[in-house]
Amino acid sequence: MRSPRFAARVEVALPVPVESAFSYGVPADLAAIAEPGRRVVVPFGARRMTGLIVERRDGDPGSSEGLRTLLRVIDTRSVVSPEMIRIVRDAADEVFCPIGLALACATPSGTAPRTARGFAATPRGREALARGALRADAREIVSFVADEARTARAIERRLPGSGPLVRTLCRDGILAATSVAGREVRPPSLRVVELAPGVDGETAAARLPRAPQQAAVLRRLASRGTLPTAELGRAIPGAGRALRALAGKGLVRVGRRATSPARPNPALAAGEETAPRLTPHQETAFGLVAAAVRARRFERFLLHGVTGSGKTEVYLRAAAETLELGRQVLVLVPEITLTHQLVARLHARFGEQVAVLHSGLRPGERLGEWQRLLSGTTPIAVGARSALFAPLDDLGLIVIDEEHDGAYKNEEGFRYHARDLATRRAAAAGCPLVLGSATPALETRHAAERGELQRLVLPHRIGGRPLPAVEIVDLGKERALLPRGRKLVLSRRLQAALREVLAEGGQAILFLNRRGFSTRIFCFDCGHAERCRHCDISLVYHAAERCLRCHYCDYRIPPPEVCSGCGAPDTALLGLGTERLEEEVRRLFPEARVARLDRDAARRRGETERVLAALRGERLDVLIGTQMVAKGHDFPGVRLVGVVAADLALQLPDFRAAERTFQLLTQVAGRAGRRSLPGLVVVQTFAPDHYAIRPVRDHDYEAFYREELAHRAALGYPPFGRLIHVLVSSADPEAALEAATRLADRARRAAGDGGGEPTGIEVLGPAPAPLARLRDRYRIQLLVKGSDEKRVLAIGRELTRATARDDRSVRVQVDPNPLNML
DNA sequence: AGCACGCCGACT
DNA sequence: GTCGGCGTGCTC
Repeated sequence: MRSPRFAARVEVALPVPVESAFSYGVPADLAAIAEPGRRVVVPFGARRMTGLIVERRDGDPGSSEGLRTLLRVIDTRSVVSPEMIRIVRDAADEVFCPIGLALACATPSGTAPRTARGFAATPRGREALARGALRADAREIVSFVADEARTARAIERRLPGSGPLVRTLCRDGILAATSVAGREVRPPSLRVVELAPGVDGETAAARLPRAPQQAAVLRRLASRGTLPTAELGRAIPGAGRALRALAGKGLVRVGRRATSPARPNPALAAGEETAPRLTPHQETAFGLVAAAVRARRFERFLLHGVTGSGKTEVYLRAAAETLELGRQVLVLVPEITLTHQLVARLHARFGEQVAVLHSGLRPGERLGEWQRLLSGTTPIAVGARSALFAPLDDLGLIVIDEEHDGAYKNEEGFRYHARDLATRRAAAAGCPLVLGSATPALETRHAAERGELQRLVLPHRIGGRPLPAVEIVDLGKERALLPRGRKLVLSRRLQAALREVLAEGGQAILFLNRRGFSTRIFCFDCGHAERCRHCDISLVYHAAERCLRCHYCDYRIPPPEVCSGCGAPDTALLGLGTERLEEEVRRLFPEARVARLDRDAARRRGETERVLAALRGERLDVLIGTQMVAKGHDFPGVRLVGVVAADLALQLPDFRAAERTFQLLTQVAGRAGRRSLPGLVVVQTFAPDHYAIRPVRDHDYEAFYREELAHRAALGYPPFGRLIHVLVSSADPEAALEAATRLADRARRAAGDGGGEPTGIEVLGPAPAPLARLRDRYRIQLLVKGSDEKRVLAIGRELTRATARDDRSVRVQVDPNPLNML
């Protein structure tokens, strides 16, 4: 056999859990296009895979022996820049993630080639072909699909009438049904809509009083002319349905045009929203950020502003400044559906210059947004953490809003933190990074103290509005006053406050971080609580569905008639969830318009938007909700916020529990009193003097920060050292324990434990994880902790390596930056 | 991760 | 006799 002569060789990162990239030979016909940053199809073992070229080497003779051949280059241009490849490679290395898996995150699935069903030659088929063991007609087919799978249609086109033979060859194991890497997906053309000729939008809208959405669409078209349907959809919920109706009536025309909005045009840069005046504090903050923008200087800022202090306006001004330089802006938000207010303001200010990237997009839509950015026509990208990989080649500003939010950490596969990756991108691009929050992550605040980033403070709400008054109610005392057996849901203080606000026509939010009706089905006879069959957790009773549910694996059973432990009929529903809270509020305030927003309610399409719009439009008196209501929405009519059980998050076995509690309470309290009327927050808690709860009363972030910092220092937790979390899981409890014990021994040996001088590195565990069984897998955890960051990380790396070739039934996750240890 | 190879039990 | 279970080893 002749060894093939290759024009070059390329290193290809493939989405497999193998540390390195793989080398392939580039045949002459692909030599001109096989460039780094493009996706390629390569043979990999018995299959074909799509990967990304990360490196190319020309003129490397001799070593091409044994290389396999690059089959196809998908992209006609680089979709991941060399700079991004470098950043991802460095970041992946630091979190012990194989490069291919990490880069797979950087190329969103929407850009993956479309796959179709087709046929390829099996190894046996290729061998038969080489031996010449096939009939002429079979030979033609097999050689056609020998090194690239083809769709049935493609085979039929090339060799008419071959269908039956293809099926026979499949049965004989010569061919196999497989997926075919498709052509590059083209960006969808933009659907645009305009008023039909001769239609006057205003007049037509006035004739449709019963169809407010249709009327809204008509008015918008009347004022703005031709619009992309996507933009209409963002501005008017339910625009799609309205459009179809209007098209049916012949009032509007829907057409297509290619996606190529013009280069950023300064005249267009001002959208329909005009910029408000800045407060002096905003002015100072903006001035410092703008100076860094103009100087094209990498610098990190912590924009530390209380709720309602106008952080967004600072972002928008800085973004406008960046566009003026001709550079691009990246804005990250924790979760697009919950923070769509910031997105809406970006749209209002910058119009079509904004691309939105998030996981809710369909592949075609996502690709469309991606291509708009790649082509350089759209200078602003906004999205959730994966938007970090947005293809912007001349980044002039990065903003991370609500930077303390846990959603910025990817918790599987490539376990990156958006803050870290954003820092790398900003450093590489030479641009400022602005981290905004009312409750900065402890690490961020501490980094500011050390001078690693500049802290810009917005201490007051805009418009001279006061922060809400916060009252803390001690539930222990309150319960003592209650007759025995009576359930305590709303304290007298919270009830009175609710009554008063409702009487005055104000709105209230009740926050409870736990969905369902009741969280434990408890037997008074034997003390047994109904538990999940697959997880080590109590089942939650959901009244709406009349079933018990596991919140981790979604196991469901009907409510038992009698205790499943002892058969006694006397079971009680303990623990309060949002469903029961809703019931209680409706009972106490029968005239109030009440709605509930949690993950269960939000399952209904559009429900979240509907409820939030109702609250904003003051068509709702009381909103009951979980985390979902805590995030940065503005509800001008909300005067009262009630926190029903403030210490729920405090009880979690996690060193960040206090931090998360303080952040959550401060954020939710910030929903109160956005208008000129003062707001009130009532916090119900069994731990009124806890340092995560007490300072909420005085909006005293610094007091919380100092105390928490002291705790962290005393215990050697971040930011005073590095912590590595190792989670070992297996369906077999003994296998999990055994593997964890082996890893712990290894870690201890590496830490130099048990003899010699103390190293300051602690290995804790193996111990059952806080959730000791999840989806039928037993979980054992290990913590490595120490102030010598390098040495701790070296141990983490060693454990990752030791893990790679372990027992298959055992899964090991090593996280060198654990945020959430449940 | 996926896929082949390989070595042991219940069926045409 | 083979179909198929999943243990383990490798993929440029």
